[in-house]
Amino acid sequence: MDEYRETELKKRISESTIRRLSLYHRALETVEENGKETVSSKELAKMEKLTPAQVRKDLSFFGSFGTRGLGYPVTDLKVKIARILGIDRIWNIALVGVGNVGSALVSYKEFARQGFKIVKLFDNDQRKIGSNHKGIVVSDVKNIVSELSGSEIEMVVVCVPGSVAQFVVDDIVKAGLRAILNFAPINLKVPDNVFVRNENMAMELEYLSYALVNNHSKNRVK
Amino acid sequence: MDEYRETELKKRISESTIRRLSLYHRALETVEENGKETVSSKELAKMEKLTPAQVRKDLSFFGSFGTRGLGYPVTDLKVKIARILGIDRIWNIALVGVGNVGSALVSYKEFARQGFKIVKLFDNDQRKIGSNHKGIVVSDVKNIVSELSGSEIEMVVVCVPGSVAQFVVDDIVKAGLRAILNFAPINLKVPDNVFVRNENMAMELEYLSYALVNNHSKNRVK
DNA sequence: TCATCTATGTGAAAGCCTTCACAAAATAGG
DNA sequence: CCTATTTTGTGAAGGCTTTCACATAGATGA
Ligand SMILES: NC(=O)c1ccc[n+]([C@@H]2O[C@H](COP(=O)([O-])OP(=O)(O)OC[C@H]3O[C@@H](n4cnc5c(N)ncnc54)[C@H](O)[C@@H]3O)[C@@H](O)[C@H]2O)c1
Ligand SMILES: NC(=O)c1ccc[n+]([C@@H]2O[C@H](COP(=O)([O-])OP(=O)(O)OC[C@H]3O[C@@H](n4cnc5c(N)ncnc54)[C@H](O)[C@@H]3O)[C@@H](O)[C@H]2O)c1
Repeated sequence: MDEYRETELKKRISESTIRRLSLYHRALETVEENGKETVSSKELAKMEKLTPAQVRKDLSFFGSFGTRGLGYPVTDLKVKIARILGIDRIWNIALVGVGNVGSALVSYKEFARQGFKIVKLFDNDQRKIGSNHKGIVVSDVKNIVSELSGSEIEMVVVCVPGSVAQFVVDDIVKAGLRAILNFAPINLKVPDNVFVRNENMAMELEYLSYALVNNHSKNRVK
Repeated sequence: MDEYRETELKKRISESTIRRLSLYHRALETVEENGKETVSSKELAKMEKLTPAQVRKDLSFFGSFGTRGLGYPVTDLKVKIARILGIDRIWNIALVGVGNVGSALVSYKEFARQGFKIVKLFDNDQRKIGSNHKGIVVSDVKNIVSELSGSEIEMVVVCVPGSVAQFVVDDIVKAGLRAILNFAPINLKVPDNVFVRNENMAMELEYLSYALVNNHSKNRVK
């Protein structure tokens, strides 16, 4: 196998491997900025606090991208990982709940540079509906199903209070969307074919609390 | 073994188990609000999309908290998990970088309710230093080492740009602190006895991208 | 051209985590 | 008190992930 193709019969790739691909991609951007043309699994591993074997194994699921004795071609590998992750394109995103968190995300230019473009905002607060955030006019959430259905938008970021997040998500699912990034601290119920990722800061703080209290001595940044 | 004690000789508990304890704690708060006095592993599992066996196994690492034929006493179990996680107390927290993300976190009252109190803010922007955010005056980051050393603060949230995050973290480590929640998209280098947790929203969006492009059909909310 | 060196790609082993399956404990109802 | 029922707690099995270790391929330099 020389390169990864979606059409190939392939075994399921683990979540951890995919998450590490993101890390490799980020590391490769840094290496590229530094003007290096090749990079070894050892160097990549060091940058993201992993093992060289792990790097090689992860990449090997998708093809063989390196040259023995030399390493991996930086730009080439970056492009190939981008293709695997599906980030060699622009994703149009809607954001619901233009509050503290929502506003911070809308202002964040780096997402757009990475191909994640927030193109639509929704809220239910009359004072916010119609107002302009970074060039986007906030829409009324009551029209969310019709405005998302059949649109160019394929992902939604949910930044509403936990008490209403499930209702908002039900509408998103109704509109036929299948990818949700959720900031509300609840477990969303969605059909099996819909993907939800949760940002749960409280959980991370609680993990730190546990680590301090139990005086561990290895921190493994995932 | 009847109850978990820190002093006991115990085998290392996996990161996944600890993260799920946070989920159980959250679920128990909901169950408690609904006035139920006992809850089964089956019910807890359903609430957080896990299996009953997983719930029981996780809890069994710390003791036996349930009653056969009946389930777990809600309030009691909640309190015990809180003790295990070390969230049966107040943690004083400093936040560095009062920008978009930093401001959103400072305004978030829920953290304080959970015992995570942001009590100090740092920035390097002269226009922000001295200004007041939710009753906290922003300090100059150049004094961060002395202000954190020996203080009541034990955790730091880092919300500065990636280009300076490592410098800020070096100072935090110099001040003797050992727990960092990092929002900058870089891999922080810290000594082995310092705990870092990363919030990496780009990584979550990239995972959604991969999932959509590869048309998976199981989403497993961790 | 040849010898040496470096670093990949990958089966196999080891390690870790989850699920299974059931004995045991407790309830509930007569 | 006894039986049927429920649900825990947990060894063992199974499955998944990481690490090991080395044959292999290519680079490099003389
Ligand atoms: N702010 C933080 O630091 C933080 C941290 C962790 C988690 N969270 C979670 O993120 C979410 C947002 O937090 P926040 O601090 O930005 O809250 P916020 O109150 O500032 O913003 C919520 C926004 O959602 C809007 N909204 C409410 N109901 C809605 C509905 N039905 N449809 C559409 N919009 C609706 C509100 O008008 C508001 O603009 C919450 O679930 C919160 O628990 C926030
Ligand atoms: N805004 C988002 O939605 C978002 C999303 C993902 C990740 N992030 C990351 O979170 C971090 C903060 O993002 P943001 O959007 O809030 O940026 P921001 O520019 O709004 O805020 C950064 C703050 O840090 C301060 N700062 C800069 N250098 C400093 C230093 N040396 N010491 C102390 N303070 C310093 C700045 O004055 C500013 O107040 C960045 O690393 C960013 O990549 C942000």
